Amino acid sequence: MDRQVQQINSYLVSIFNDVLAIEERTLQSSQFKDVSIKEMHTIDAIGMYEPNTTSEVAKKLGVTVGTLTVSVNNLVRKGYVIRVRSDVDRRVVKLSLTKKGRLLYRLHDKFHRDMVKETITEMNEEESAVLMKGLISLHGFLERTKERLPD
Amino acid sequence: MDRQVQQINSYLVSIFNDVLAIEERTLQSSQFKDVSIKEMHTIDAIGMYEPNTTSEVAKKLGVTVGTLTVSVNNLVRKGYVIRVRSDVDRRVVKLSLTKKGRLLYRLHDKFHRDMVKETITEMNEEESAVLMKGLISLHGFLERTKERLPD
DNA sequence: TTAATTGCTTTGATTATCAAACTATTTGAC
DNA sequence: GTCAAATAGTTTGATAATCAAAGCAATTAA
Repeated sequence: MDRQVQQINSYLVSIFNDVLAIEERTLQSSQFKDVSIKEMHTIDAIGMYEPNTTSEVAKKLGVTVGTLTVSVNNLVRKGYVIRVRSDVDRRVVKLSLTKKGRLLYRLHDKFHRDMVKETITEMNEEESAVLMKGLISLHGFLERTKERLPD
Repeated sequence: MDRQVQQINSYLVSIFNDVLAIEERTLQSSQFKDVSIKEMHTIDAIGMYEPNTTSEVAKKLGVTVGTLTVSVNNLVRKGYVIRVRSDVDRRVVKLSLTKKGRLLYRLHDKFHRDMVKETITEMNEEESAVLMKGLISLHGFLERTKERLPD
């Protein structure tokens, strides 16, 4: 079992690193060279659909609102994001994507979908269900672990 | 299928974020508060066993040698890493861990092993084999994708 | 023996990050 | 209704992470 644990672990680490490296290089060789991988994830967290507030996006990304404000300043300057003050509560800022931002969002989303698709097309129904089960189990463990930790 | 792709994808993203967040918080509430998560991964890449050169570790981490030099400067100052010039080729620097560095390495390694162990103990032999197969497949796709990309 | 190459370090610039101080707005207590 | 407290976001100052490019020292090749 220890051998298997070791092996699963190193696959996970390697997958993790590969995904980041590929995302980074894909961006750098696209028309969106001015976007870093962190900025890409910020764009992803802002999302295409209902506008999110600064606080909501910061929480989703696990950074402080100050950090997000700085990052959004850059993304606004580069033309990917727009800020709109809420009319209901003038303290609140709603973030959403520009046309260019939405284009990049879809590009990134497609990479993720292709990645998973290519993986599960090599599997039958039953196997992909087991993969899902494994991921759910891993996810459950991590959520429980997070609970137990101090903030 | 698209529903499933979406779901697997969001589990993967969530797992990645959780692992990072947990590693970060575990470090901050341990005796190793002066080590960031990036530094932790550098320590992990240097490893416990044969000493690695600066170039080798930089490649493993996917950063430039310049970046690694800076990071190693800090880790040496904090007492986790030692630099030894090779006697065979005086240009080469071998990196290895101090006693404190090895202690931290083992702590981090244990977190990773526990994470995987807890996941696969909920599965039978066959299921964990399928999980492994899924990971191998995903890994294969990523390696092929990396090949196709420009550097 | 010099020129080119290699391995690493340093430097300057940019981004990412946090905590803390700050501003503007809303809510709550009276 | 007014003022204090709370809330949402921004700014600032400090530090880490990162790269590309320039620089240095050692090795290899011509």
